[in-house]
Amino acid sequence: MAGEPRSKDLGKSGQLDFPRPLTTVDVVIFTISGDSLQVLLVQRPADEGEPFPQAWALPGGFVDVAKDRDLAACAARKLKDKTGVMSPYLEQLGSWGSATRDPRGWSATHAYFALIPDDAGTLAPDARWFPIQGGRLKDKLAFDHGDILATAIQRLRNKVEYTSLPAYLMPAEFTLPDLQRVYEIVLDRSLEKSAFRTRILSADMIEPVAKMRRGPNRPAQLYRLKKGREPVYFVRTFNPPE
Amino acid sequence: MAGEPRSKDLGKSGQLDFPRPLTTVDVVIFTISGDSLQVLLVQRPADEGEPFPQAWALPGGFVDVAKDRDLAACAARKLKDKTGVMSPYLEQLGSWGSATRDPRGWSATHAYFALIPDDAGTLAPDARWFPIQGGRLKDKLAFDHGDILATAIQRLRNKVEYTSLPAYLMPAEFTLPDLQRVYEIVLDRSLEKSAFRTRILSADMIEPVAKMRRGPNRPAQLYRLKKGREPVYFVRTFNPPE
DNA sequence: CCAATAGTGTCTATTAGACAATATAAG
DNA sequence: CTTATATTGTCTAATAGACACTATTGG
Repeated sequence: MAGEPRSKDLGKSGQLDFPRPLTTVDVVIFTISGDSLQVLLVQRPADEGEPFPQAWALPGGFVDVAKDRDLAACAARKLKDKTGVMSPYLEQLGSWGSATRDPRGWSATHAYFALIPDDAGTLAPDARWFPIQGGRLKDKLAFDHGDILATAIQRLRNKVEYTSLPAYLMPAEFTLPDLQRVYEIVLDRSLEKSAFRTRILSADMIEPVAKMRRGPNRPAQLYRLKKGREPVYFVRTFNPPE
Repeated sequence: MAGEPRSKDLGKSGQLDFPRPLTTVDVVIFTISGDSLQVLLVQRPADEGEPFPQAWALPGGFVDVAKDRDLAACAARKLKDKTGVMSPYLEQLGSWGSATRDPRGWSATHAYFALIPDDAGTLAPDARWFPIQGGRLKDKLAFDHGDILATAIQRLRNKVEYTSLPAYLMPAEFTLPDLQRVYEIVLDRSLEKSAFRTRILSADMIEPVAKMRRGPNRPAQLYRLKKGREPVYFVRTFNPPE
């Protein structure tokens, strides 16, 4: 904030006449669908003059100083545009800025990551879900979005070891075995049933609803997220596979 | 990255003629001195037209698109300018951007946090160490730097519960009781000696040097950080005080 | 009754925490 | 020997993991 390019003549207006980097926001949007973690991507326009034409990229774009109150609002707007989802779990992931990441000039992006349930919202026509397989995406992405996505996957996996984040990937009502399956998909390894149940139930993050999920076997208790619950941090990780 | 303000006429040069936010980098620099955690602050200039004249602020400033290859390099440069330290522990903290945080216009800052040993480097003349007392700074800071600092303190404390981060606050050689004192200063509570030693020694992050620290009592083994060691993540937190 | 999945209980191994015991220096 | 701090050991409590057992549905 100091103002390096400070010249001798400071008008009332300050000394702000130096080149500014481009400022963008990108959002890594995850959901669980089928048996895998999925990320939402959009296709870059084919127009001449556009960088990475027709490549797939994270949803995002320039900060609009007229429309966006702040960075989080900008991210929420972009998420709503692409998915229709209003209030997802949305967390800042980090920022990436350099002279070379965008051919149009020095640019910095503020990356967010969001978790939404499978069925939530309605997808924009230019957006598509891509499965994360073996902890990575097969396809190459525009800009440095591959790096950003890799960081997001790592952050998600990391946090899933010791937080209740996967709860935000669940539909409104779900069973404990459902939740365990989501943990297992994200971590890509199986967890022990009784330890899992003990941990989740003692975390005071979910509450039973007066319904059961019925099937061709013993019915399972349905739960929902407790309202206004921040993510819970466990004091231990799930024991990593050495 | 999509490019919302996309107009109909795309020249070869693209369509980049819309207002850009200001882009800055700020660095929260911590050290341990005496018996407390300290943060480095600089005083804002008194010149007319400058926001928050003479207020204390985090070291930082505008990204210089000619000088700075990327954000981390920019942060490292600012850190070196103020402290002389070349290769500290430097981690991205997050970004803060809004229409109102800087009176000069829409601005976004990329915040980093750095840990340096007490004696390292030489302070710039306009910089001063301020103690963190009771987990907070007494003084008000310029811009939203109070918020940024609070976030940095929280992140540091959080990570100290389950990582080896405090090792980066230590001088080249230190004893286990020294290291424990630093953990205790940051966490602001005492830790149990033998559990602490067991955890640190089994983390394989430090190695003994062939020297002892002598005093009016039993000498203590001196250790140093293992070279090129990433921070270590423990699988449990130190047991929080219930 | 059988198949299938939900949910509980029992045992063991690990480890943090409490705290006592021992070690090694200076004076 | 005394004081002070470093370092180690012993015991206990908590809990994750392994795994077996019981419960409850549909067919």
